[in-house]
Amino acid sequence: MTDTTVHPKNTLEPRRKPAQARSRQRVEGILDAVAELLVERGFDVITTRLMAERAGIPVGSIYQFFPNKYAIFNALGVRYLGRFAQVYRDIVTAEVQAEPWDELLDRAIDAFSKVIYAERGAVILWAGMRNSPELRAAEAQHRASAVDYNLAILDRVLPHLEPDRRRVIAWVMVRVLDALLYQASREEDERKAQVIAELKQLMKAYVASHVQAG
Amino acid sequence: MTDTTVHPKNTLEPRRKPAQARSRQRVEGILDAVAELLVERGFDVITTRLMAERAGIPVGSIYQFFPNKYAIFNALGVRYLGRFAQVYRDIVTAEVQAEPWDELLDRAIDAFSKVIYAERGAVILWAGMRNSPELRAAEAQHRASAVDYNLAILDRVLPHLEPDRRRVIAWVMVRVLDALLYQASREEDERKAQVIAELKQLMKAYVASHVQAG
Amino acid sequence: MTDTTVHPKNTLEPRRKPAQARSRQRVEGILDAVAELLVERGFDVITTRLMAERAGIPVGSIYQFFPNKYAIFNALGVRYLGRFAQVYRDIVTAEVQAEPWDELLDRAIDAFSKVIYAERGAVILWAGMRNSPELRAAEAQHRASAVDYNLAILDRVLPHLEPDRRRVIAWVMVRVLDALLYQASREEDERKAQVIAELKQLMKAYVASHVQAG
Amino acid sequence: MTDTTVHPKNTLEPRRKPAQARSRQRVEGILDAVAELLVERGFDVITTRLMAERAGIPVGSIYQFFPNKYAIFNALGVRYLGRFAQVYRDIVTAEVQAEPWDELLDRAIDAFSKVIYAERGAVILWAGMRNSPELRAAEAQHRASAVDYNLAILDRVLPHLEPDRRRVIAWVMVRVLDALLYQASREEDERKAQVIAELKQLMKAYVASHVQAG
DNA sequence: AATGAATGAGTATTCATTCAT
DNA sequence: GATGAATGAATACTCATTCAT
Repeated sequence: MTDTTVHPKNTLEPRRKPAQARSRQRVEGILDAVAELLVERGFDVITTRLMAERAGIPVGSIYQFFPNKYAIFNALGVRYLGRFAQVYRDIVTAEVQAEPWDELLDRAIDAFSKVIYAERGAVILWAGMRNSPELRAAEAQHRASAVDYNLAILDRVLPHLEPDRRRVIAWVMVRVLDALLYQASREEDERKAQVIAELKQLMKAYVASHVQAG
Repeated sequence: MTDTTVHPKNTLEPRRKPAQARSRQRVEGILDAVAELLVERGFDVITTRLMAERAGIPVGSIYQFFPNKYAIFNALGVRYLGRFAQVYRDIVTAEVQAEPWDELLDRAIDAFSKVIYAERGAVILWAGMRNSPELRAAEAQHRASAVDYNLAILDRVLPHLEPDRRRVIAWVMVRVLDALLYQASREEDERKAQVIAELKQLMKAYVASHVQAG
Repeated sequence: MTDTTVHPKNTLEPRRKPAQARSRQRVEGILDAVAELLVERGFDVITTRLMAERAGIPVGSIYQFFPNKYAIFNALGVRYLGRFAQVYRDIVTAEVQAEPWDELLDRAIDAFSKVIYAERGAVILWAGMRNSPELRAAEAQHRASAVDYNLAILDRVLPHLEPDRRRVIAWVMVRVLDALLYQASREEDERKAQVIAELKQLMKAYVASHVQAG
Repeated sequence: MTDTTVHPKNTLEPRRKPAQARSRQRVEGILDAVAELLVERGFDVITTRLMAERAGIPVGSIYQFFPNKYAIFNALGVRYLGRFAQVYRDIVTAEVQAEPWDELLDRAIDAFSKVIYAERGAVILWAGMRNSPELRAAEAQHRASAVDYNLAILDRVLPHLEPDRRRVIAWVMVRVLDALLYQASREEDERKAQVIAELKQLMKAYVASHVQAG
């Protein structure tokens, strides 16, 4: 007899899956707006009113798709995650199974950087989520996903290590990648290239130290 | 004649150097309070009223020493920076000039970690500053200082490299250190130890790759 | 020729009498839903969306039968009023014309209580209406109707009094009944019985004082 | 080490007792404003903005004295309660211990009515509180206080009854008084007088029925 | 006729900073 | 100098009603 239709207010899940093209477009529009604002203004400064204005819709409409402000950020994070998932899939499913691991790593870092530079809001978003009590757990999940993707690569490169050990290494790599690309994504191109080069050297040196140790 | 220069409201600089012991004590009390609150509550949630209450002083008094809320965070960052400076000085000025570079690196990482774990507010503060438009620039400066300290070590370890190159490497190292220790500082001891171990392996592998390349 | 008169938006009257069985069913469904929600959630907290969801119809449909939210509450009040009318009719039209007045009063109170306990939304609704500027007048009308029903009884019991005087007495009785049963309807059975007993004693003492005075 | 100074947000208690004359005046001003608005507009329609405007202060100031909107209503209820307490004290402490009980009752009803008519917001407030989930419990407490005052009278009039029984009777009397005076307080003077007269007759008949029964 | 997404004014509450005492 | 009450713009979120489909 109690009402189960009411959507819980505290969840980060979307209120309803937008089925119609028009709705899907609106949701994407909101996420696009937030992505822009993250780069232009920064995480802390984004208000629901700002989101709506930038997306060109009334505030009320936001709440038809999302139960609260945090769910919007979460949804954007999930969208970013999808982009990265695609990249990882492309890298791993490549038929080049025989490829040397260091070249694989180079390719992965290049592909990854490309996404980070294309989606400049991503690192800003995740940094903001890490700072927000309401979103900290969600950020951890997103990061865990990234670690999983990374593991798919490490499994091939460091097959001789314990799975647990590999997971720690994957975790370290994800953090390092994210940290170095965070600021790099805001710098000029020359500096960016420098950072990427160092990143590759660092990653390869690190992985190599585990390859040899095995 | 008293100082009648109007203090700019937007600066992050303290309003005046507290000369008297009582004042200095008050300023330190404020920073202590903020440090506690960062760990207990998080950056976003700290209000000036909360700071004052925790410090046991009236809100108004805060504004005798600081022109605005951001200047307080900045001052705490500077204080943290001083702690790290001391650590670096201890490491570098040690008479152990002949020490092998990998042992030096281990020592540095251990010492650095100790400070991070002792001053648990530091990484939280800098992460928060990075997210705040008003404090982003200040955080960059603090980071630049950390890079400078790090350079003092690298100068000895990688003397054959161009200064600019060394600076990039130092920058990378600082970012990596901070990123890995940020979350680690919130984990249990076993995990902490794991991360420190990986951090050392990563750092040494990375620096070694530059030593050999030289 | 179809009815093209514009329906006033501010009225509490239904938009149209539902002629078809399906429509009548829908209207009843809405009122049932509101009755449930009054008990479960309370007057203040009921929204049109909630009504529609509970009734299993789209919000828009509500506005085919009612011009606004208040008209729905009003309609439910009218429906409750019908229930009470029936009870009064049963009591008064009973062939037991010779019944002593105090027994008649006992019967009336028992019957009345039964309805109040069966339709637990009624007192909640009227209390809510009294608090709402838009519905205050409607509540007064409903109450006036209740007074009219009551008068039918008093006419027989206190025939010697002026009609105006009887009306005041009936008004007093209705208020007292409602007031005592409002909270009682939310209490446990033992307490309910106590209140009913006191109610009867009070009512009979009051009416008796008028009988003797006459 | 946790902060105990922070005032809980959900309590109905005032945030701080206004010690200085100026503050006390402000708090009284807020309560006066709400009392006026209750009569002019009704309970449901009062917003914090409206309160502040009527009191001639900024919204923020309200929150220096009260943790939330409900605490304001509660405080006003307590203030009203104080007025009634005074009246009861005057009645009971009168040296006229030998006064016949029916005259005592008349005096009590007269005095009580006077307060209700002077403080026309009181019954409106309590009716509103009864409808509000957040204030229902507080209203019950206020009512319990009123019952206690009433008991002091009944103890003298019906000493032969069980205390529990007396409490039920007192409860009934309070409800009846409140119910009859609620609407009466909004009517013209002639009608008011009529209601008071009936109220006295009803009360005396009711109490008498208990006196004789004993 | 039937639908339910769209609207945007309106709600309670917070908080950095000031300034009269 | 020291205090802490005063300020009011700004925040996330709701909801009765409409109207394009």
